[in-house]
Amino acid sequence: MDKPDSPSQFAPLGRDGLVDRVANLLGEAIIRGKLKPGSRLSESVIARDLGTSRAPVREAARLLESSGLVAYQPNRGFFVRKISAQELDDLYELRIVIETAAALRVVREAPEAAIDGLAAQIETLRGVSTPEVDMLTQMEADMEFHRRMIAASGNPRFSAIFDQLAKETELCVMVIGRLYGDPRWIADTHLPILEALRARDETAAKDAIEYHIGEARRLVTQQFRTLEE
Amino acid sequence: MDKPDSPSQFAPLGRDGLVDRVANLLGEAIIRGKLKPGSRLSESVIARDLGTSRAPVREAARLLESSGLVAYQPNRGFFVRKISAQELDDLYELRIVIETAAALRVVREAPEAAIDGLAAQIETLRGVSTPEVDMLTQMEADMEFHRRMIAASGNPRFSAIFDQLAKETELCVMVIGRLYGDPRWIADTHLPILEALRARDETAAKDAIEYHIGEARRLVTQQFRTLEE
DNA sequence: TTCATGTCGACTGTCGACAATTTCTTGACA
DNA sequence: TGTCAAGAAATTGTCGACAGTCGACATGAA
Repeated sequence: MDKPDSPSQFAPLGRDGLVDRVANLLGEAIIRGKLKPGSRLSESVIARDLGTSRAPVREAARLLESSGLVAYQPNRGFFVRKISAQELDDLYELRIVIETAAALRVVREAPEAAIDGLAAQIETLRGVSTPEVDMLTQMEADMEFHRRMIAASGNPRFSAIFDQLAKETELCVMVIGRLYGDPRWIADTHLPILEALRARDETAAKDAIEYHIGEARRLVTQQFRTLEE
Repeated sequence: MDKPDSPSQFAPLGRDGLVDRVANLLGEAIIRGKLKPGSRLSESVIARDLGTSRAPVREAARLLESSGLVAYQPNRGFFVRKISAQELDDLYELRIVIETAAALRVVREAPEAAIDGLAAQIETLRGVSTPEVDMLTQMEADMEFHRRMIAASGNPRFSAIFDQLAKETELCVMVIGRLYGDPRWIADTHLPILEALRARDETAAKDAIEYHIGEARRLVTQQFRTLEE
């Protein structure tokens, strides 16, 4: 697909800014549960730990804020976002809306090749869907399927929203500490979605999405509510 | 600490941080067309003009970036976002998705009082829907109806997305320089939505939303494409 | 001319310091 | 013992300065 005549033997040299590196570090730490929801993100200590000044840390925190992982309180600083069961429920409702809309577009106009990519991702997902594999790995394989499906819809707006929702979802599941159901079962409920997309069946796609995400919504929010006391 | 009788309507600026004030100023300037899409937002000159340092300006710009009004290029700075016709089309597609979903929830569970508020807003909209009134005022009255309807859905996520889309929509319409149709007609196409919500008719609500926003989408993107050459 | 290279100016990226605000501590007092 | 206020400590908000990077223009060779 690339390098027709330009033998650019050098990779574009990752010149991520300092801000992006800090943001990735913090984001990872949050999603992996190293930083618990509600805990303070002190600019000073992070800056000292990373050997930078506070300015990049601050910008990174603002970035994470717009990603929904961090909450900002004026004159008080940044905190790892604490998501309520209600917010989680709203989040899943939005996911259903977005993914249903994306699936309809996929049914209508996505090329067959894109759907093949989804099938491959389900295989990947099934491959990691065993109790031995790290939970985060499983969840990310799951999310990757949804990400690809939404990308196949062709509307980058859908993808942008999903990326944010996915991060917050991961955060919540990490808080719960385990997946919301049997890994194998979770992987298999993706199959009806794929079949509906293949068959170009709008109604079936809508139903499959609503069932798949709806079940996750039900199970996750339920477990989440028990944690809230 | 605080004044018990402080007239909060006179001191909204003093309480907001400097960053928010700068962000509002810049956002207004962009939406009002004082800053044309593609033009550079130089941190230095803005800071000098406002009598602050660059730090608050930078943070404000990042805020506007997550609002979609400003684009950021590493090592080059901030620019007023230049929206393509394709992006505008995607934006409207998302608006249809979100507002349809919100309308369904309103039909299902919104209290009657909320719908009354929508009716009142349509009256306000009709009041300003004359050629003499400022275009931005008309558009904001229009957007306010949608904002209230989505707020009535009870899912703050829908509102958050809409607020961003609304700003970008305003930006695009300002670029076009005039409304996309007869003001009176625009105001009146809100009525079927209201009636469907009142009647608690899901299908009618969906159709009314799709027609209303779909027409705007068609007209706006069409006019926008002619500007792109 | 046309392309590559060198130089310059303007801007952003990062920094350390100080001011403003919040939070914690402490001790007086009922 | 509990409450509250004043001060201390810690943290955020803002600032001015300097270094790093990018784009534009000039210079020179093919």
